[in-house]
Amino acid sequence: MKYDFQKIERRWQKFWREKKVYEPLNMTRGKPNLKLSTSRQKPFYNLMMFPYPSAEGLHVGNMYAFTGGDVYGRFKRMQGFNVFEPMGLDGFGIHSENYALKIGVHPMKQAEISEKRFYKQLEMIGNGFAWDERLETYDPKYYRWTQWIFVQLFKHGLAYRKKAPVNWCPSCKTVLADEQVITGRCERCSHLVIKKELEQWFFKITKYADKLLKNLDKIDWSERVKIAQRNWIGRSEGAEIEFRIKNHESSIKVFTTRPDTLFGATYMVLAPEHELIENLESSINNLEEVKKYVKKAGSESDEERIAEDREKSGVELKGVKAVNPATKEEIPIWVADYVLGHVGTGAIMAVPAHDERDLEFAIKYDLPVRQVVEAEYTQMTEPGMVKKELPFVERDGIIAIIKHWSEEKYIGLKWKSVAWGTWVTGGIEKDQTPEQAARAEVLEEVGYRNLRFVKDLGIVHGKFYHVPKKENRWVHAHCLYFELEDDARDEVSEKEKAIHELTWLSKEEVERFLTPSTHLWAWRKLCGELVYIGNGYLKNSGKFDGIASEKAKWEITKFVGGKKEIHYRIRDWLISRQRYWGVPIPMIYCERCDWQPVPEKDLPVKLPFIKDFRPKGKGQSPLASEKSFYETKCPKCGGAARRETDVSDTFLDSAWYYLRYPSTRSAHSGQVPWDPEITKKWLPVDMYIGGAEHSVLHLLYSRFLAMAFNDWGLVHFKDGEPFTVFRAHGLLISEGKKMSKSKGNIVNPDFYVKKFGADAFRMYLMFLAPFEQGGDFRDAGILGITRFLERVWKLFNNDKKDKKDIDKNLEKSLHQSIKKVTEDIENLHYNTAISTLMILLSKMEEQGDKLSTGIYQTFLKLLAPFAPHITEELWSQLGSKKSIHIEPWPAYNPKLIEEETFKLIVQVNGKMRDTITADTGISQKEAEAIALSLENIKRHIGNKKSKKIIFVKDRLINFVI
RNA sequence: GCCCGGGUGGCGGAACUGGUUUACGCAAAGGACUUAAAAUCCUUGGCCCGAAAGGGCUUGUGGGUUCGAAUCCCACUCCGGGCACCA
Repeated sequence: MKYDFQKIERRWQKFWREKKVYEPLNMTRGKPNLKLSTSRQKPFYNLMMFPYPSAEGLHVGNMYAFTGGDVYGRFKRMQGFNVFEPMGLDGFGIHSENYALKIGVHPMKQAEISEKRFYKQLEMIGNGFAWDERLETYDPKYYRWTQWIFVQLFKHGLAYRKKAPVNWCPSCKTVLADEQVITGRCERCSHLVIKKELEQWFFKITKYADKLLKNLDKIDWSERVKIAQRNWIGRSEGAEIEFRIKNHESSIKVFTTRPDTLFGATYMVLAPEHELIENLESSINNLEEVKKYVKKAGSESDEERIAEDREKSGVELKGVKAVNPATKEEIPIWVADYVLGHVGTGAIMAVPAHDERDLEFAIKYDLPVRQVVEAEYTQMTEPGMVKKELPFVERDGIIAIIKHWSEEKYIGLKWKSVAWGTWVTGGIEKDQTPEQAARAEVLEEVGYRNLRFVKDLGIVHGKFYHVPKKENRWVHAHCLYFELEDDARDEVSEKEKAIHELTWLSKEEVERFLTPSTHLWAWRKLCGELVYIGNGYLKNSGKFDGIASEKAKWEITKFVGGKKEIHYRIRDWLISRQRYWGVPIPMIYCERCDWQPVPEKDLPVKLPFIKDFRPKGKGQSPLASEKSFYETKCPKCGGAARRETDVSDTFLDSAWYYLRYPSTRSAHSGQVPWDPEITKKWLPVDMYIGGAEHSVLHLLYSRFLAMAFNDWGLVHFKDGEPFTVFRAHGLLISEGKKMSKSKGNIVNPDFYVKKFGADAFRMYLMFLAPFEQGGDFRDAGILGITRFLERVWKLFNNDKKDKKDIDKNLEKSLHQSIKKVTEDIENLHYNTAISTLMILLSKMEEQGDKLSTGIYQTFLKLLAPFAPHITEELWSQLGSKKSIHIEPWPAYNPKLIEEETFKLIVQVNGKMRDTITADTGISQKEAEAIALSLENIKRHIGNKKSKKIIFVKDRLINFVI
């Protein structure tokens, strides 16, 4: 009989659906309620991130993720857990809307089409989903509760409106949360994001910043995701210090992580949006200039602000001075856009000697630089300790140098990728010209560091500038630009050779190469080298001189009356979107009563069908043009009022879906968002599998909401955490590259499923590489799996099954395989589990005609999570009426795994010289005797005596001579 | 720049707690079956020297610790990902 996977797969998918094999409820009495199903079985909530229905249908990446999750779910089910593995669609949002826009279909229509297609595809891959509990976020029955959650957040003071500069995507025509801005670009469309001043709804995620951070230590999550969250939350410890303004009642508050450098604060900077600028207006002499700068900074797009080759700029507030609370010096106040309004207090104390950015600014505007942290002492604090020299000591000299340098006097070298080097110290020998000295030095440096890459080394035309440092010594700073020829990879062994090959480039060539951005970039490098940001010991700091900087931090804070503060990088979650395809924000604005939530009984606020759903781009949702939608009455006073027309971020939909799944069919699903009784049994989620790309989006938002729900008594999770275990799967790439349409390497899953079958496709995906690492999809590889499945089919159809219970010859391999496969699946090492099964199959084939039913059964069970259809088919052929997927997982007998013999490695001086088969548990004496009788060993040892013999039990013996 | 991963045959990847590097699979070569091809089955294989026995080298590079290092430590380098004027 031929292995007809199409027929088999279709048949069993139908069977599973009809018999509701994967509905946890059916494992008891078939009652349509998850409440009743858990009395005798252990519930196991196996969750995977639901997909956004997108343009091309289900992506292989989705399939990869779901299959990985499903293998685990099936494994747990067979281990006797009552597994709940739901699936749904995250259908709202810009992603789906943009697709609808692109093809010119209304998103409501498109949702219906996508839904069908997605569910069909999802069934086709044969995952054990609990179909009865599926949900779609655009279903009013679902989003009613999304709105309800919004209202609760508002009532608890966690949802608020505020006017703030927000991220605006000009292409998607909506605002975005910080988390959705990826390196200055929109997460969805990659368009550059600009800043816009708008009044928007926010969720106070910052209230939970500390808990979100601390709980990370308590949960079993992929470490890389935890790290990403830690970085995103960005806790920093520092001090808040107030700087008085001379002859003025207001003061400037700054947050700094380095209060120990306070004595080095030589000026202050306010962000252009800082409110103090307005307050100080009357005292500012150059108000015009300042206003102009502020206006310019405000109007500038982020594109300009982010630009890499942007030089720092600013304007001094002339006529006002701040007082450094430590030194009592009067220091200038500047306004500059390198200080961001939303970070810290929007103002900084600038310490140019110990902050790269401040130094860059100070050099440009000729502001004083004072070094206050001197050096690092070597570990010991005992007397006689050694002091390390700081690379930059002669500040005045350096400024002078940089000034020269910034007048574009430099030397350069011809290299490939632009590299750089700076030399601040050095000297000129008596009879050397400065050029010769510099050239020698360059060669020394270049030769020393990079000589092996230099073939065609040429010194660019240039001049060297020197600043007298000491008598007959010179300091010269050069910024060097290298360019290495493409083919110049050959190593040059001798420095002399390099010297010999020196050639001068023409001035034109140099100038073409030295663009302003190269220039600035090198300047920053130089600043970076000059600044000392490490810890050390204080100097120029009055009575704090000599104190370790770590210690000085809090002493100085205390001294100036500042206070210790914890600062988080994370900002509140911007929730409103000026788009159509989302959950309408359930709020009403009344001129008399201010913002009022829609009464809970009136929920949901249904998203109306409107013809023109295109984003308008004026900071308003298309709903704002629908009178019938926004005209309403104030729930408080009954007067005329206006609905909020923005919709909420899609990430709100997905931040709580896991709570809804088990309750979708509860008798109370219409009265409560989640049934408390069911929730108590099934949650938190036992295993959550998804992509690491959601590290700081979905996963952080979900945790935040769960914590709030916990505080309100709506859920009772341990530590308020919704996902006990989370594992991030790796990225599936194709032909060594990230999949993308432009590269033309998109893998179409439907094609493979059709051609090779779902089982083969699933198994191949799992076999590629470790699941958590991600893998490289190569067409040809799937043939190996197809062959494997064909062989399985053939073996099971050879009709030579024996009734006897065990095959003695295979018993050991079988039990070893059970152990290995069990452990591998538990650790998501699916690739090695599959290879174990391949080895086992080969051994079974070798046995040929005398296999027992027992071994067939066990093999099928081990294979079942990976290839659910073929195993189900063969299982039924073995005479069972019950699904294999609810059969108990095989156990192994530890006694049967032990080997009687092993290969003893015989080494001489740590090199393997021979191996012998020895009985397990052999003693050192016996091993020595056997080993020494080996010809090859005798030869290597000769007549020398072993100094030492290393014996590792059941592993090796090593003679050291 | 900072923070994470990672570097092992022609390729995807194995390797327990430091103990035979290259399991399993792909691709390749040779053979069997076939008129032929496909499919299937069998055999081979890190690199270098050697007829073989055997020896030398080999897990990005250079050092170190160790009887012994892919694995631990230090420095460097390359690739992938994330964050980025966060005070």
